[in-house]
Amino acid sequence: MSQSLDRALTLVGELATGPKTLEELSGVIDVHKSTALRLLRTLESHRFVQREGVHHYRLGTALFDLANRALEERDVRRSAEAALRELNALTGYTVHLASYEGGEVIYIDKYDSTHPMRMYSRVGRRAPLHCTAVAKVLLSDLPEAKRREVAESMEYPRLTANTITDATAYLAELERVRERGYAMDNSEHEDFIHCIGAPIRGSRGEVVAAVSMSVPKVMLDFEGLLALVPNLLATARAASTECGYSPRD
Amino acid sequence: MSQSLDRALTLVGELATGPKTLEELSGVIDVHKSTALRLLRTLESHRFVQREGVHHYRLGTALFDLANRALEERDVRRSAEAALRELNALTGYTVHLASYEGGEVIYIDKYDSTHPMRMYSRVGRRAPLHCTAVAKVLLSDLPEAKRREVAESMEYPRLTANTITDATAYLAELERVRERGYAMDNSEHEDFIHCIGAPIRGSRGEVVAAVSMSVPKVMLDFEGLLALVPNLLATARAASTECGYSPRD
DNA sequence: AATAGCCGTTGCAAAATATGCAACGTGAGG
DNA sequence: CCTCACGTTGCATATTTTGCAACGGCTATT
Repeated sequence: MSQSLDRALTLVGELATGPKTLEELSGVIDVHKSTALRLLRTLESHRFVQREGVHHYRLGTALFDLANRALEERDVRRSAEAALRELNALTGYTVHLASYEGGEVIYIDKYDSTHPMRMYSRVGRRAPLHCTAVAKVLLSDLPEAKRREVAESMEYPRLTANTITDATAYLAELERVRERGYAMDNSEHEDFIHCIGAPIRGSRGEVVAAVSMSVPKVMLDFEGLLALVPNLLATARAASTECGYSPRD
Repeated sequence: MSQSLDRALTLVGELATGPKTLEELSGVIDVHKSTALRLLRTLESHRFVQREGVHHYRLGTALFDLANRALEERDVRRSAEAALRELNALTGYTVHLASYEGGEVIYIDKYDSTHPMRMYSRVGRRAPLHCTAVAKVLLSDLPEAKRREVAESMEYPRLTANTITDATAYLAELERVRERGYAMDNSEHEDFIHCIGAPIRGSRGEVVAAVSMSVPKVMLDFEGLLALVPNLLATARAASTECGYSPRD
């Protein structure tokens, strides 16, 4: 491990909580302010941070470039785009693409609904593990021991009356996802929205991403949503094919 | 300047061009692979990079978090949101918010058109300086010496038949922007789209951001677009007020 | 199935950088 | 105009970073 680098990246993380002065930042990593200044100067030269006025530092514009590049490098985005765009055009509902990376589920693409509606999700953001359809799809494909380990280390904050709130119930739900081949978010994440999700597989059959479709309950009841499962599965199959998956049966 | 940190950030920048092996990365910064490995291990622990299989590194998910936080820290986004959303709802056209940071113009917010249309712009991306309405608004407010310096150091790639392609013409255009109080992109950036932009001012009258509205030529001709200037200026005024600007007259 | 090659990984002595310090400069507020 | 707070600088010292040689693992070829 590199101590200087560790300190500098800690500074960047600290600036994620808002602009800070040199003094504050040197306190965070417990070094002399002249040391902190040198680190900030180097971060600034790479545009990871920038000066805001005379006294404050804040996050810099390189982060936008890098985040965009990080998204574009997720090949499954490109492979899945046509299929997801078509599902969005066909149904008019919000379609998400998410992947499981470093123990988190990240939205890596999103096609907005043509109906006016506000949703929490945003590309680059994490999806809660315990209550979203994409997370259930992704976690259900983990090897059983790993799945159990992850389920037991997760937190289960109740977000709606339907939220799953313990590991045992969650693991049972993941088992149902495995059996059915798709997942449901029965207003577990947001009260007024329900959602279905399905796996996108790679060349060796492994789940490389999840696609989901989210619908406001006022626009479609649960039965109506389930009627769209075949469309979702067809989309997931099409995207899987683009990712090199060929099913054996 | 911190050499280790500089090397590590160079690695991150290199990974913006695609996944790389340890060997490739150590070559980029001209150090022994054990040194590169140590830097990558530290970057990985902060989730700036992640391992992809056994042999490749790629950009990590911390970049999504940081980019999102970097956006949220731009206060003008929040201050301007209501006004920009209203303009978008009223007209149905794409509305952008951009700021001038570190010598670049960055889109920091965007409200998509309700009509189906594809645009280059994306939040977090840079806007070309020579041919977009937001860039003209932002650069026109620079002190004259600085404006001239920037105009003379810029490049002017021709993107359409209408693109401005030299500094002299560009400075004249910025002068017109200053006089009129708003900017126009007369299909200089994209052939089928034209665009108007206006300044959002801060408490001391300085331009802190630019708002723009982009319209396909097939939907509205140039005269029709100019007829929307009063709406745009009203939006810019409302947003400026939220940013602490009070005009003296 | 075994071997070779390639690439990632490790521990440690030597090389090199990072660090803290004291003093200075600047800007803002009283 | 003075004082205080915070950013900035140059340099000797302290500490980390570095490269090296050897090892381990994985994949491909024989």
